[in-house]
Amino acid sequence: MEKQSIIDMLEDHDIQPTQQRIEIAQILFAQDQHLSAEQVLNAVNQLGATVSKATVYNTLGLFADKGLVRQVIVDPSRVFYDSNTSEHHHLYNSDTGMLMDIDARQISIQHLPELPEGVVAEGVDVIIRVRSQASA
Amino acid sequence: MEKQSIIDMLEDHDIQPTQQRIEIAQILFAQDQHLSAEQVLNAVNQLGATVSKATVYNTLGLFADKGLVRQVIVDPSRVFYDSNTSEHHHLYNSDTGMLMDIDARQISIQHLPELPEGVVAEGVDVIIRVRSQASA
DNA sequence: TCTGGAATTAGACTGATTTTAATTGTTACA
DNA sequence: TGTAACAATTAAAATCAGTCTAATTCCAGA
Repeated sequence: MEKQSIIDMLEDHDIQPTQQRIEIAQILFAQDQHLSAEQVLNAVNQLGATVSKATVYNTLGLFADKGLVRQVIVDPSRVFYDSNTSEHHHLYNSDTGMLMDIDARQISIQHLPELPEGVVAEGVDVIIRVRSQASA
Repeated sequence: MEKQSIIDMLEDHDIQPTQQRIEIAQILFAQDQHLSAEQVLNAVNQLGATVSKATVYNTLGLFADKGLVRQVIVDPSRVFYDSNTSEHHHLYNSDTGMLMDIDARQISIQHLPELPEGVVAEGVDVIIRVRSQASA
């Protein structure tokens, strides 16, 4: 992805395009993928660049707040950040850790219940949990 | 719940009914609820009983493996154990931490996609994420 | 050029969960 | 019934993702 379009994307989302944020965005948006904070940290620092752990966490949190990425909570041990923000759901293999997108059109949810008072919907996550055949 | 029926329930699920497991089960199955490991630890030790932290974690893991409780992964910071094993989904308020059951009949999922090769379905989780109105 | 706020940083810290290594129960069979 | 073998429990240490702190660096705008 072009550096300039990354900068535009950040600005469009009210995010100051700093050096570190640009580098992190370049990793994330190279393709649709699911990365943990640690994976982003490693990937960023692979290229000689140096971005601190704190900044990676801050940035991923900021990107999530601003709607650039989506947190995926499927594994108790770490959060994934999903650079595909189109509507979709997930399939998660807890044996291998493999996380796959499922197009939203493949699953239709018929009727959602009424929400409790004083509460606003944020979104609906659907997670199909699978295991590798061999395992218990 | 009767102590004897707890023991029966454990044995039905191939779990040796030890003193500690019985106490933990009595807490969990007093009602349909969502408890974190720490909440179980506190509740168990409230009654003068003493069950170690390691045993609480071991036991909750074992109960989950054997299908007595269900892990609910909605919050990156801790796992909840759900003593309601009937088919249902969840509504989670990330501001308050409140977790509510939603009867499975209230949500209908039309067609699930085909699974990848060599993989077995474990279940489908639907999580409706909400926030308290005031908050961002 | 100067200044205040925003961003970044290293490193300490937290808190949930896991591991370790030792002890205590339990079971089954001689 | 005694006891060997194994399962369960334990306290304490270790781990590890994520957060916080306090200091430094970076800018944007005047």
